[in-house]
Formats: sequence, structure tokens, C-alpha cells
Amino acid sequence: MFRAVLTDRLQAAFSAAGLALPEGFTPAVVIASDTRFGDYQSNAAMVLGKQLKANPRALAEQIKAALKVEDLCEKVTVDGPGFLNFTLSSPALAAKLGGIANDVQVGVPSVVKAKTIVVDFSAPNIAKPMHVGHIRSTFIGDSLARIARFIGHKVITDNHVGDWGTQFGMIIHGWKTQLDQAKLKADPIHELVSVYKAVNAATKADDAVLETCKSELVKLQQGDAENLAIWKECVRLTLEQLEKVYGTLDIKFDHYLGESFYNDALAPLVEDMLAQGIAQASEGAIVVMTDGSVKPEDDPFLIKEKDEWKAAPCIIRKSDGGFLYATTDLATIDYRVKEWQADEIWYVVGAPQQLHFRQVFAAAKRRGVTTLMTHIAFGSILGPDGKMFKTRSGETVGLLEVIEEAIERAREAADAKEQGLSDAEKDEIARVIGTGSVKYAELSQNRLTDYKFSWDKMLSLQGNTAPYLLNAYVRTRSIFRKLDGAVTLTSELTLTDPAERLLAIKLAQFAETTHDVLLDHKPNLLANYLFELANTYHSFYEACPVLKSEGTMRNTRLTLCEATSRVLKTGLGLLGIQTTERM
RNA sequence: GCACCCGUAGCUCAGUGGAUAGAGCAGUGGAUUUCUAAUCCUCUGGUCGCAGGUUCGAUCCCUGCCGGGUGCGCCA
Repeated sequence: MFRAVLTDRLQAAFSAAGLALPEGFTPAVVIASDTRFGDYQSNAAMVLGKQLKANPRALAEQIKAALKVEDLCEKVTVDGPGFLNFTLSSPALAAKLGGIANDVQVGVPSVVKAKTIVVDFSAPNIAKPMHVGHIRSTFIGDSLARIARFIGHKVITDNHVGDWGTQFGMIIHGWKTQLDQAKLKADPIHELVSVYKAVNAATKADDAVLETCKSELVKLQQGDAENLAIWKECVRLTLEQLEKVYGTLDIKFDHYLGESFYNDALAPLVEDMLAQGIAQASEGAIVVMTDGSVKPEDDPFLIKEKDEWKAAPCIIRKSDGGFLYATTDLATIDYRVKEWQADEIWYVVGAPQQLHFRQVFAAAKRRGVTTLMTHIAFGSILGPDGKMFKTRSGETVGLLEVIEEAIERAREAADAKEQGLSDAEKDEIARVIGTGSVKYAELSQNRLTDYKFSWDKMLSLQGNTAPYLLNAYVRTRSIFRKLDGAVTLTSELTLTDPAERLLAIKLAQFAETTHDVLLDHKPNLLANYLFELANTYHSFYEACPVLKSEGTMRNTRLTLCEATSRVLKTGLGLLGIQTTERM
């Protein structure tokens, strides 16, 4: 990575110039914000100037004089208030380019210390269809898992499905009293949902129904054979459907350890926490309270009310003896730490659950868990009114519905092109473009901001969209299809045209971008980068004929195409987006 | 009441303690008998919610306010 190498050189220059660096100071080199000045830049002289009370420009000149970068840069300049600007040399860029075009890791170095990372994402509920609300967790989680794995971590993906809970009282009651077997066979989830909705409505009208549901739930929890069988069938039917959706989306999990998996661990866990004094009885329930180890404003177990800090406990056992979300999460952490030796656990779950995770993480730490637990939060998907989509009010849009519509629109566009592709080929192209469009629409956004759900944005085929990126890839493949015979991409390369140079620099930045994504768990950095790369390639493509050129120029351009092709395929793959050879 | 997230172009959204704040859509005017136009190139469009503060430098950090969203003991 140029950025890392230049940082090292800068560090060396400080020593060579005899500059005493203040404690904790490391020079920062970044990709240039304005390409007129260079390819990379550093503000180290300005930061240092402040701390050493020295003139930043003079300091920059002093550093520049001590800098040894002849093998990398054709030019280093001091500009403005004291910026050091680096312009890469053509040979250095060409060498890097050859590396990208011939390397399976496309020039992205692996991490020095590989960690075991458990990624918890998607987590749909049994007997409920996935809706647009699941888009964020599913796509962000899948992408982060792919990226972490790509740069060398050991990644374990776990779909913590909601297969246990109070809703099963209603579903079992409905199953017994009003299930339509024919409809169940035709569309299991749809039938389960309508049964659930009907019973849910009935409970609101009639308390007796509610009581029946509660007793069905208790029977299930006590291991009643009939109810257990119904529950298992619900889980089986739902998972079967989920697998189909995940298959269409090209998403795989290493494990499907749902909430029910941890049932037997809950009672002992609560007992253990009581015994250790981490949990206590309160108003009939068992809760975790503050231990006063942190400042009140940082304590997840305290809340301020009228200038007084009041308890905001985390309940792990209800007064009726039942267990909760937090209890299951604590048991899940135990399992992941013990069985998988997780160094880190990433929870890709919506921002509204921030308090829950702060409490759970704090409770786990008190139990001696040292694993780094991170809540990778994301904003809500809003309806047209700017308010959250509500799951239960029926206002939401089904995930499958969105995907199918996207595939259909992509298919229409493919049909309009007339390039002699078979129906099967067009179907596959439409699937890749349709699912890619929905994924890209999600992943190109900052995960923390709320956004309004928009069919047009999800399904658009122009502009900053998956088809735009895929088209750039298709253009690279088209060139190699037309090429006669094998090419060697190892001969001499020379970058002459400005468009060639811009593309080469962009390609070199893939490594930096990929690593940066994991600093803040933000896949949109990669999405934005790939859009810029595609844009740069499209411009290059218009400006620089490849097959019609000759000699070194032709070889250079072919190498640029091959490198672009690999970076796009790899980069899109890291977003969970597949590619096609034609479109 | 308290806490967290958000407020950037007509719309939807990027962005960073640095140099003249970007993109897509919409609007405008061009480019192709194509290495695939699902493309490229022009132009138009901004008091980065408001007010202070810190800094050589603030859209970014701090404080206060205004506006929107979310969460806060027995759902998950």
C-alpha cells in the first residue's frame, strides 16, 4: 500500500532530519483530497509545527530534504500552509499495476494478527416473512463478514434466528384451531402469518383467547410433545423458505443457532449470576444493576430523572420465572467465547437497541468476558411519512417482494438489448443485477443514517447503482473476449495518457479502502470507492482504445483492464454482489 | 424528564480538523455507423439547521438553542 510505505518513509525522514517527535505523534499520509496537488498528502508538518512552535512551511521543507522517496515519487512539493504533496512516479505505479493484475488478493495485504470474529446478523423471526427492515442487517453483516475474511481473519457467521418466544403461544393456538393445510403447503410462511395475525386480533377482543395462548406457550416451554412438534414444524418450514431467499441473495451462514438453542443454559446462567452477586432480586424479577464502576453518565444501568440518578436495570428473569432477550444474549456470548474462542463478536443490529447492548456487554464483562463485543448499529428504514416502518401494522414491504421486482426490472432491461442471449442466460443476468441493485442501494449509504425507503432508488438502473458498476466490469470482459490468443501481462508497462494514470492510481487505492472499511465497519466506503473506480474506468474506456492500440501501450491498457476487472469483481464480491460476463 | 442518532444543492444522499464542500436523480447542451450508450463530456444549482467557543485552520471538535427520529422494568 502506497499510503503505508509513504508513512514509513516520512517517519524515517523525521529521524534523518533530527527532529524530536512529541509523545504519541505519528505522521499521517492520506490519499490527496485534491488531485491537482498530488496523489498523496501529509499535514504532518502543520501538526508538528503547532506542537514544536515552529514555522510549518520551513519544517515541511526540512522534512522534504530528508525524505528518500525517489523510487516511488516523481515529485514532492510543499504547498499552502505546509502540506507535503506526493506525486507517484510512472514506473512505481506501473509496477503496482502489474502486481494487482497478477495477484489473487489483487494487491490487498492480509492483517498481521488474524482474529476469530463472530458476526451476528440477519436474525429473522420464525413464522414471519423477512421485510425491508431485514435488508440492513443482512447486507451489512454479510459484507463485513466477507471483508474481514478476505483480509485474513477467521470469520464465523451465525444467524441468531428468533425461533423462541411469546409469539409461539399464539401460533400454536392458531395452528390447532384454524390452520388451512392446503394453504400451508402452498405458502407456509404466508399461512403462518395470517394465522398469527388472526389470533393476535382475537386476543385483543377476547381475554379468554389470550389466556389460552399463554397456556399453550407454557406447555411448549415445559416440553409438551404435541406443542413441541408443532413448534419444530414451524421452524423447519420457515427455515426452508429462508434458505431459498438466502440462496437467491447468495448469502451463507456457518451456523443457525437460534434462541431456542440456548434454552437449557438460561436457568443456570441466572443462578450463576446471582451466586456471583452480579444479579439481584428486584420487584420479583432478577435484574442486573449498576456496580458503580463507571461515571453515572456512562453507566448503562442508570438514568437521570429530575436531577437524580435512578436505576435502569437489565432484567434477566421475569417475576413469573420466564427469561428474556438479554438472558439469551448472555448465554450466547458464553457459547461463542467458550466454543469458538471468539476474539471479537460483531452485532449487526439496529440503532434502537443500543441501550440493550450496552447493558448486555457490561453484564458480560462483569462475568469475566474479555472478548471485544461491538454493536454495529444502523439507522432505520423509514416509510414515505418519514417514520419507521412498523412490522405489525402491515405497513412494511416484504423483502422478497423488493427482490422480485428488482429482478423483473433488470430482466426487462436485458430483454430490450437484443444481443442473442438465451432465456436462461438472461434470467441469471437479471438475478445478479436485480439482487445487486438492492444490495448496492443499501451498502452505498452510511449505515448510521436513517433513510426513506424508495422503490426508485432500490431499482434504478442508471447513475450510482449496481448496474453502473457491473457495466464497467462487463466492458472489461468484452475486451478480453474479443482478444485473439493468450496475453502476457508481464512485459514493460508505460503510463502515458492522463486517463491511464488516473485509473492506475484509483486501482492502487483498493487496498487502502478495503482495510479502512473495517476501522468503522462501514461498507459504504468500499461502495463509494468502487463507484469512483467504475467512473474512472468508463472515462478511460471512452478516451483510450485498447484493442486498436499497439505495443507497450496496448499491453499497458490491457493490464489496466485486467486489473480493473479483478478489482471490480473482488470488490463487488466483498459487498456480496456477484458479476456477469455480459449484460 | 434523561440518553442516543440525525439536520449538507429542488429531491435522495456522500464527505473530512485542512487547500475552491461532492455525487446521483431532476433540469441544460453536446458525443456513437461502439473494444456493449445500463456509457462519456458541458452547464445550472449550497448561509453545510441557528448562535457562541476551541484552533494557524471548523461543515467536522465543545456548549447552548431549534427541528426530526429512536430508546428508557418484566416483548424480541
